Amino acid sequence: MFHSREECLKSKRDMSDALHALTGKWKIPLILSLVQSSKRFTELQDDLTGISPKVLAKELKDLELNEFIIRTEYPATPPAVVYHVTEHARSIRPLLIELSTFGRQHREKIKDSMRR
Amino acid sequence: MFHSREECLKSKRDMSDALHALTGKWKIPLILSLVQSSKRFTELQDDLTGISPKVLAKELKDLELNEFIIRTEYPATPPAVVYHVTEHARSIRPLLIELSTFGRQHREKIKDSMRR
DNA sequence: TACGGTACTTACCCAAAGGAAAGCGCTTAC
DNA sequence: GTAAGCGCTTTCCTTTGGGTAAGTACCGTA
Repeated sequence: MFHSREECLKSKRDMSDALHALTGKWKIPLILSLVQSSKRFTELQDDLTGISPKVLAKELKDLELNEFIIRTEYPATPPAVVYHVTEHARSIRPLLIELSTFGRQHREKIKDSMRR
Repeated sequence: MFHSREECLKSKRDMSDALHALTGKWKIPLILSLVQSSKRFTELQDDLTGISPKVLAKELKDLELNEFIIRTEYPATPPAVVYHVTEHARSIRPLLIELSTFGRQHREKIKDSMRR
């Protein structure tokens, strides 16, 4: 991987697509929260401390478009809307593991060289 | 991983650190270009078509701070400055592979559901 | 003395991301 | 009939990322 010129170009596109779907302040926290348990709008607002309803609504729409989550409405009063993750979202696990492994290594590295 | 509450919180921090170091339009393309061969400022400008000198200078400083690259000045006329990647930058490879694997899968998934 | 190359910096601009605060349509509870 | 809960939307604002164009300091060459 990343050897031939065209292969590298394709990979760049793949990588930027992946990053595009995952970057932003709330995407990964949202996925992780919904992996642990499906939740309603207000439960997510409580779980992700600091998110505004506007941003939450936008992020949820975005994650739904990217098929990471599914929005289900239950006809009840007061209206009940539950969000839960898809299998596609669960398939992100190995990537998240690499991401956090590297992030940890990276922070250690930077902390180390700060000390000197 | 991602099971207990605190473990999940730590991982979130790790992941956001990793993303922070990698997001942006030019970071990964720059690293990939310098993995293939060390280059000078103008060579990078030519390789990454479309990048402006201002943004290139900023990204290079950023990558240097994050210890992904090293800037070496050779006393010559005209001045010669060469950038090359560190071992730390090379250690990012498994992450990039996961990133492009997921990106490819994701694009297929979305294309698929567009067709219907 | 003017010109060109290298490695940038400076000043200005634009668009997208995200935050704060308020409101809205619906319904049940008091 | 008024308040409160739910799932949002709307408006306004600031911050950040990135683009364009021009300029600068330092030489060496013609």
